[in-house]
Amino acid sequence: MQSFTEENYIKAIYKLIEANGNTVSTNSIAEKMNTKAASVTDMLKKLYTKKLINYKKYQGVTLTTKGEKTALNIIRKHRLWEMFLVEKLDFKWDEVHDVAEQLEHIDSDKLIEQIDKFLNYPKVDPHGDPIPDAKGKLNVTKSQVLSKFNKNDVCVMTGVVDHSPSFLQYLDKSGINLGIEIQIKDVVLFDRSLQITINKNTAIFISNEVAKNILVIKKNYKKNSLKV
Amino acid sequence: MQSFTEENYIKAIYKLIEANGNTVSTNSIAEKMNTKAASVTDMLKKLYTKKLINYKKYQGVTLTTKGEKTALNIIRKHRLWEMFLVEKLDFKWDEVHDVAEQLEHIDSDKLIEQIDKFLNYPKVDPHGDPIPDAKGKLNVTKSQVLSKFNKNDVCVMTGVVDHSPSFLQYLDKSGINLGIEIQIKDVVLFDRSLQITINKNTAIFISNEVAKNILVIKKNYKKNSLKV
DNA sequence: ATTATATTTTAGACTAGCCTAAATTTTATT
DNA sequence: AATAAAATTTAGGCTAGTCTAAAATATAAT
Repeated sequence: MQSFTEENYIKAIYKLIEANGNTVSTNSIAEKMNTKAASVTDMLKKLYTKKLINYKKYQGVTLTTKGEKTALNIIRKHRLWEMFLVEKLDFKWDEVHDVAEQLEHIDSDKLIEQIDKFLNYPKVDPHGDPIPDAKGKLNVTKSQVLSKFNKNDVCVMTGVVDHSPSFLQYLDKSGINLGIEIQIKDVVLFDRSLQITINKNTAIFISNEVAKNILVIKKNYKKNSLKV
Repeated sequence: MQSFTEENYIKAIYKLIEANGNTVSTNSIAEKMNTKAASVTDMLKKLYTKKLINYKKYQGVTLTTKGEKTALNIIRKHRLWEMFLVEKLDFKWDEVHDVAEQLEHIDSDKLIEQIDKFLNYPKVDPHGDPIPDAKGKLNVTKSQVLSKFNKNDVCVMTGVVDHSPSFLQYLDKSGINLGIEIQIKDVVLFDRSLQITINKNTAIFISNEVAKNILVIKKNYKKNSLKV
């Protein structure tokens, strides 16, 4: 088994690759881990000897298959715990992250299987992020950011990009939750802010910055639509 | 906050004091922690500077009020997690210890309050051990070991002394669980083994060694009893 | 193509927690 | 009370993970 620290490095590398392409730099890991580049180099050597990463001096890092499996297992645990906290213990979606950061390192296969079962095998966590299965298979989401859509488009909210408590609290206050139907009533050309309705209710305004952090899937076209 | 290691030392010291009187030796801590006396001395110095223990060189150790509060908080978390595992995730009472050893170090007041609520504020854990309240108050148990009782005494099982999986599994196999009524049908003078009935069923034999590890409370005398 | 800048690695040092071996103190025994 | 035995502490060293400062390499700019 890995130490908590090793697990956190692996997870950070996974998330950086997911977000910014295929190889990842020492500095970016240092930033994400709130540590210094020299410390990262030390850890990279260690993770390399454990065959968790591909690493050549000065050349950046990728995860090996083993490393990716490790990362996905940690993410699985993190997201299942978040779901547990929200579904069973009345946590809000902006309160779960720090606790799940701790719980994700608990080492017990039976525990995580039983949590999964207890939650009735959820597919996504409280933020709409997909939960990898026990084998590390992850359902790639087809969601896109709301800011990409146009006037009159109708979407369903499926997730968020920014996971910060302040953003999530803002969404709560605005009635923007997973599963709502969002229709774009107007796009302000000047700043690309949006006027939207939530579940066909009265319209609200959101900034482009907010729209860039809301993930949606465009609703299926109705029978009388022009397109297939 | 304390490190996991510090918390484990504090817990070990608490348990040693609980079991063997008021001050506790370096060697006994080393044994309980599976470590060496020299390592214990290092840690004792550290815990002393943190005002968690009373410590004078060569004179043994006691917990300060702060240290005892710390210990009881860890024990509270451990026992609540054990209860959660058994009640909600279908763990057996012999499977919970190792996982609870990990979970007890999770640092979140809200989490443990919600677990407590979710379990409907249990008073004891799956082994019958009392759960300290949020303020660190512990209900002292009035239980005694079954081996102290005599022929014809009727008791209710309330706990165990030995918590090892093998002992707990033996009890399961024998139908000996918390809450059962045990009547002592006979005491074999030679080895103080017992013939008992469980919930007035057919009698079984248990050794003195087993009886010394079963905690019970003698049943209230009936109206037609001789004593008050 | 050379130089300047940015990135990354190495060197050496620090803390937490652990170890062994040696020294010290306490306790038990005569 | 003196000595033997046991318990405890100190001294010094190890690993994991961190740091700063300096050296090495890669990238960008002329």
